[in-house]
Amino acid sequence: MSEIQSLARGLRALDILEGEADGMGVTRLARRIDIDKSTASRIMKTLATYGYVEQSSETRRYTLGPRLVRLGQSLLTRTPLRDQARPYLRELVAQTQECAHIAVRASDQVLYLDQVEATASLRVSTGVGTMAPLHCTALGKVLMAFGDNRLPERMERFTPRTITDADTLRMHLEQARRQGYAIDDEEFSYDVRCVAVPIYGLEGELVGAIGISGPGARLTLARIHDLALVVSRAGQALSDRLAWHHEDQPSDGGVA
Amino acid sequence: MSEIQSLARGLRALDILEGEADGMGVTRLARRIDIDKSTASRIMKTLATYGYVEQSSETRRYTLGPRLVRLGQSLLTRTPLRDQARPYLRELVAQTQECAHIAVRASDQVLYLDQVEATASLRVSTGVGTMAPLHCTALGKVLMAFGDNRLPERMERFTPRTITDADTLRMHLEQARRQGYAIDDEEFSYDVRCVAVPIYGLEGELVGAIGISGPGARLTLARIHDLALVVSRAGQALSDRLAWHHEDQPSDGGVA
DNA sequence: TACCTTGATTGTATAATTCCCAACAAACCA
DNA sequence: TGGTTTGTTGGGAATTATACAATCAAGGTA
Repeated sequence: MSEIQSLARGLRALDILEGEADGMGVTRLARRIDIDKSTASRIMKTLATYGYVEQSSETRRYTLGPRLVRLGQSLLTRTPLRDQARPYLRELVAQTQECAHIAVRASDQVLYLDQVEATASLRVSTGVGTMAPLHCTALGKVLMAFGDNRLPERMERFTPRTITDADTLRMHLEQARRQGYAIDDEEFSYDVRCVAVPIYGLEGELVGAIGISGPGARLTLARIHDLALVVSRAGQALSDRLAWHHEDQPSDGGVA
Repeated sequence: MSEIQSLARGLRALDILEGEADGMGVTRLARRIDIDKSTASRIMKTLATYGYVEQSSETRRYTLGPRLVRLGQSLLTRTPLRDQARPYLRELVAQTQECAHIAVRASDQVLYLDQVEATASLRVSTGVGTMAPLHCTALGKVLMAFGDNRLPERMERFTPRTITDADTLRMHLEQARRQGYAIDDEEFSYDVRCVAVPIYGLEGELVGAIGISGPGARLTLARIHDLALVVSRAGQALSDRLAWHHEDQPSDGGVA
């Protein structure tokens, strides 16, 4: 009653299409959503006229359209945080020779806003715009520990070291708050470690996290704790910069 | 009749929200789409339950949701071209010290699928996932000249050198076909030049374009034509690789 | 070639859904 | 505190989307 049926069906169609790289025909789509072929056909046509899907003129199958790239991209790039953070990411890479990223919290995940890759041939690269779990990444732990402290509902296991217990995670967050930074010790990917620190906004509220990540061989636990200082300085500097530039914009920049 | 009203309205809402970084209230949205407040409210609620928008719990305003980032990203990253091309981009950067990109055609624009940045402090960086016009970029010219040769409807001027005349553009495309590569001589951005060549797929059809770009001071016209050979070799090699690997993948695994 | 299967689109009547109007609730501001 | 703006909910009316069936197009097979 409060949900508009035809709109919801269209959105479901998009969701389904996300998983199908080669596209999907109207008939199969209709079966998946459990509606009639004709209805599906009209839904897809509407989505197509707005650029949200594209129909191949030969196979007649529908795939996600470029408009979605634009929308996603605009969401990523328009946050002022991203532009401000770039020089600090570069600086971090120069200082540590490791990959540096910034991220924000998006619903119950970590959303990577930007990244600067290290030059070493062995490096950890997380695509800009990709998402990762909160509970097993350094950036995610920072976003919880220094934010609203709200834990994710499910904590999936990725490696033997992944924390899947809420209480254990809370202890880790507590420790992160004490020491001012969070680490990920091969909890998401084998042989990958990370350190991250919070980024604060105008009024001292958490707006994101900045960190570095690299292969375990180079980024040993000992070195991680040394580098935490470097990363902290970057986070500080960035937070300061954000606080300075606060008179620029009259409205408050709500970060998604 | 063939367009579903409520779905179309929802999509329009997303389009409008794209331009409003700070989000938008239901009332203003309703005015923009020319519908009732209550209708807008229900539309937005539906969009929100599927993650396409988010409602700030304080300001009650709606902003684009993280689901759109996922969708856009999945569209970008799932194309096998991107993964296959990455080593060749790196190689190009190593050989030329300039930024390298690959792109495909998306409706009437160039869509940058991937990019590897140069190490020089002065460099040209085009964000992955961004779009650019066809008529004034080397990648765009390649996509037209070696593809279906369909010109864009409008040709906006960006610099004094931008080609805005269809006949002139057709001549350029003809020349590109003859020499096997296209260039952009400060036609989109001042002081930026590019060279690009086509990438062919399994059956020899055009699937994308690969190229490099850099500041005019380094990338002189003379050097451009020399580097065209290097870029061509990369395009060749990548096309060969795509042809070889055609039996590999029944389906590609999604990225977390 | 002709036949058959699979899949996409269009027409149309029905009825279910969405829409508008209005009232309500809540926050914001002066 | 009272006035103003904004978001959410109810309910009746009717527009709108839906399902069914027919048509159209394509691809495969004998």
